[in-house]
Amino acid sequence: MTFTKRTHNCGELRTAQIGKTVTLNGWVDGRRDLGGMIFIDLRDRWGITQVTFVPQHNAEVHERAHELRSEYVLSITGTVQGRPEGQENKDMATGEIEILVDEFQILNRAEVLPFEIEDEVEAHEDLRLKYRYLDLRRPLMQKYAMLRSSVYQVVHSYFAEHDFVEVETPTFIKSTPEGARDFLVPSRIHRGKFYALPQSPQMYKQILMVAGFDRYVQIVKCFRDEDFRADRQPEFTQIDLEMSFVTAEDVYAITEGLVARMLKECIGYDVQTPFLRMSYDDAMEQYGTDKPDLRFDMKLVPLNDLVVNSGFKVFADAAQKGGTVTGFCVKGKAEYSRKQLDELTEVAKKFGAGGLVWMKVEAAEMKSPVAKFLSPEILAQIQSAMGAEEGDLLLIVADADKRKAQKAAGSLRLHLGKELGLCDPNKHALLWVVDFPMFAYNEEEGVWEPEHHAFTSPKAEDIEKMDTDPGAVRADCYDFVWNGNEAASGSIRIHDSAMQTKIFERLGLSDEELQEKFGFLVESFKYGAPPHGGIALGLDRVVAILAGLTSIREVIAFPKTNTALSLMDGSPSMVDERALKDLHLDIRKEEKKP
RNA sequence: GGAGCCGUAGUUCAGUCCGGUUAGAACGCUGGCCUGUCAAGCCAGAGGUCGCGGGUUCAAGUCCCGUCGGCUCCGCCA
Repeated sequence: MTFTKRTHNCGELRTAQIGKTVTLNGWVDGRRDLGGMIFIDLRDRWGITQVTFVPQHNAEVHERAHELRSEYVLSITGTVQGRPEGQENKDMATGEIEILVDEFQILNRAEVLPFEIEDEVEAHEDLRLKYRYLDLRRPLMQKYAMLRSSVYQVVHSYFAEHDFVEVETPTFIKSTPEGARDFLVPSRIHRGKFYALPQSPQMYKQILMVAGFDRYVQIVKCFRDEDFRADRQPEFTQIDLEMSFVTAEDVYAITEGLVARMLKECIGYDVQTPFLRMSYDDAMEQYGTDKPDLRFDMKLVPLNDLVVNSGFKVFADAAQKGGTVTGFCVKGKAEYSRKQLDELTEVAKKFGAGGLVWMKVEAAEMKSPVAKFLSPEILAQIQSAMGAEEGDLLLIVADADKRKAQKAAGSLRLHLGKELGLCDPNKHALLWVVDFPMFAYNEEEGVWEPEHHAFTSPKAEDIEKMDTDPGAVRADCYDFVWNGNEAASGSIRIHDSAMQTKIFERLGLSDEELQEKFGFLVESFKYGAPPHGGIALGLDRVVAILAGLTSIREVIAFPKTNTALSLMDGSPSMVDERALKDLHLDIRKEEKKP
């Protein structure tokens, strides 16, 4: 097809170009056909320009323009002219000019669309996913894509400046037993064997450190076959990095520099470094989560000391049995109705609480279903400890399992924070959560197992407690938390083959399994592995946060649904019997439900 | 694996609790009028497998059972 190529894009013409003959290519964003006069908004990636058809200028062209419809693809040629006095559109970047059309060509026609191309989209997400090419025509979606692209640019330039090497690691790798479920790829050449898609390039980047690359970075696709959420997709992108001869401090510094730069260059936000640091224990105690959202306060206040001897069994038992009684103060919400409080109780139960105790701070007294079980002195102490004033609502959870109570209270805090709109949407709260426990006790197996991936080093000063007091050993790992999202996670790695073997043994791996699964890594450590550590940022989450979104699907061009379907192309799909045969696979008949 | 919400015109929804005339609205679409619109306006019109399957009933968008799909959450995600 021959057509007249554009001389300008649809977002750049201003009064300076008045009088020039120009050609624009683009889509019909809308039309206003006044009969004697036709206005078309022509759209491309850069903006919208109004083009005008009038019969006295060119009667034949004006007549043909009646046919134009939404999303037709056009090439139009005409003269830039200033709009008449009072007809300027201040809401448009190009609103002071318009194109008086001399000639136009329809490059393609469009059927009526399933939904309109506009930022305030009304269509349900499944429809948007099926017609993703239309969804992505929306300027807002293109803005998100461009934001993402600007993040790539920052990553590449920042790490180049800091002397990192970009290396691509394989997509078909060995399946390993622990961690998330792997996506598997059957081998045609090796009957009955499978590759796995990487959950992260963890072992490869460590091998690159052994190889002496010193500083590695990669923007890389990772795959995890677990259940999906607004912030979790089967395939997602990491900014993966690793450095040699470093401590956690060096990883913090390089990450903080990157994040500050992304905030500055991508959305013009200034942030102070270094970021706040908080221990895992403090995060759990004050926020009931290992990824606290610090955009609003409403901290949890442990009440154990106040209630341990209170005589109120629910509180006293929890405190005495090593659990906790904890809660927070909701400012000005003593007005909540019984119905609202019942609903909050249901929410708390969903988050694992056995129940929810509420107290309303009223002028004369504390009003609560449990007030009669607690002395006025203790009630006053609770009010004081929680910083409550008249008109406030206190919400309290108790459980003999400390973490369970904290998590329930923390989840409820977050739920209310969102519901009450306590987050300042223009604020970014960034922090490191550190000092995670190295091991967690597995009640069923009766053993201490690593909490983090098997390559995480214990903190040097805690190594001596490995055998005597595993519960007290802290891991040399760190999470970077951004507005309540786990935006990055990393650690200083084990670089000693004996220590690595010891940790694998903790996982219950036999020597044979160890050799089979991780032998190459352990072996590499025998040939001069430098101390090293790194981190991986979830790029999709980072872009979503920068865009002020909660769903990463909005910043992924072609995302999958919660059930891992691609509604546009219909994957996954059945394959030919022939293809299965090549892969030595049979599909088992569905097992009958009992 | 579990819980909640949702599925009705091209789209977003109302109607479902309490079964009953021809299933409505807005936007979009089609046609007409219209020379300064920019959410154009005015007039007229077309448009429905009520997600799918089964059941109850004289009668089902509405009640029951099953199933498919979407979203949110719990579990899961080293």
